[in-house]
Amino acid sequence: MLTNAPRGTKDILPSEINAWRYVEDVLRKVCAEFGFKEIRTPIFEHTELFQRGIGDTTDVVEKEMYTFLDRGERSITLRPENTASVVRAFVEHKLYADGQIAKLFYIGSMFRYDRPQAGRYREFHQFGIEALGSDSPSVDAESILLAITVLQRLGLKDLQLKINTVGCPNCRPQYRKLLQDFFGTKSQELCEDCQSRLTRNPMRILDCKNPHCHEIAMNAPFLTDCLCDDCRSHFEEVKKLLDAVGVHYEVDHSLVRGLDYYTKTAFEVQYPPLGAQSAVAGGGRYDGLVEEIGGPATSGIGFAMGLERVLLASEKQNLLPQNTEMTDAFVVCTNKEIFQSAFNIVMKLRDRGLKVEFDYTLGSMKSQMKKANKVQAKYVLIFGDDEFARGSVILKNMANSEQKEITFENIFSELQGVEK
RNA sequence: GUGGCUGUGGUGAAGUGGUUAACACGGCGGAUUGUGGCUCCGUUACGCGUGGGUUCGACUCCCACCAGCCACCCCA
Repeated sequence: MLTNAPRGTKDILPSEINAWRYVEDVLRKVCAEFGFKEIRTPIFEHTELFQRGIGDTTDVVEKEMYTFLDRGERSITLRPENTASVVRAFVEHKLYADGQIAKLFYIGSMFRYDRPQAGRYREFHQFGIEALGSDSPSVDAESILLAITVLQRLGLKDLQLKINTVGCPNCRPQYRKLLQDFFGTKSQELCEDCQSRLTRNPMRILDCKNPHCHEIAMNAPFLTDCLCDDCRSHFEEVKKLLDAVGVHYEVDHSLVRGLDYYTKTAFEVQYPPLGAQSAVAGGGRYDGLVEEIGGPATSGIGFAMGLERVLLASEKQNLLPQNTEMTDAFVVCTNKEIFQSAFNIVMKLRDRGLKVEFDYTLGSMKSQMKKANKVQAKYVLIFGDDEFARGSVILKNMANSEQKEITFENIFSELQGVEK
């Protein structure tokens, strides 16, 4: 118990950290290119923020949140996603005040009480963006392309981009009604979940995985047939822009996002080899959310990307960098007295930016050399009795085994530039 | 939350109801004098996820729990 991380959590070990940093670097680079700025919001928020923001009939809010009372009797929830928080911060700090669109991105831990599986954790990491303050379809296209660019930049292949529109408060109610009428006549054929969805959220029936429900849903009316002019032209414009840059996508009418705040554009990027956890990124427009949370009516769009899944996919495709950290110099000493002088030189070399290590146990020279080899030292500085007496050390190049005796003063000039 | 599979040292793993739990990698030590990478030798699990139970005796059988994985579900 004490020696096990809680279920669904995971340590990221030094041997894995390079992969994470590599991915994060790509994200930050692409965000900079697209003009998105980083924002960091609290790990926990008032529970109500998520209930209002995400929707309290959603699965996430109903059964997946880490909610608890703090010592001041406030109901607190570990963020299950970051959009609500970013919107909250946007409103709280009046980031709309400059009249410009706010383009924000985040990277961080999210928490959902799910049953763990590969690619699905209770604490997981998301990268995401939110663009607040514009209802232009070009922002939709840009957001989608940002996700695609990141994944392409990582070198991922075989990704599928699916897009859809889920309507807006003007047209969705009619569609909802239409769906309820359609499924209502066949309600006893639907699975249990869908029967309850019928009244609560009939659009979710469209992406039910139950084969029979799926079959029935095939003949359901399309939202695209009920869209208001605004939603229709918006969607057309988004598609045109994606076409303009030659991105492949598939319009998937069954693509319905699981969070209530979505309007108009919805999209998802999948990497099928990940199995049940193939959704690598997903998002959409949420034009009503800012107002819902108490801010001025403001359009918004964003997406989130699951970093564990991106890492998993990258690993499958062998795209992750190897750990190639080398030690610039390893200091070997023949005895404790000499080590005191050597230690001083170790510190001076480090001050000059070199990666320097030595053997804490001061074992035999052979074992010290082995350690030097293990940390992939480029050079070894051997402080031997005889040389030390002469005020010099041996500098050995580990790559070609060449070695020479140099004076203490020359150590710094000899090792100049090896860290590069 | 539901169903299924799995759980042996740092790692990958073999193993049988009954003396000292293979093997490989890794680690540590060594192979004449102060020097690594190759080779060779030695050494390295008081314990077989945890806790109970069955048994003369269990790592091997049973139960519970915990954890991982797969599917469902959900979503990133």
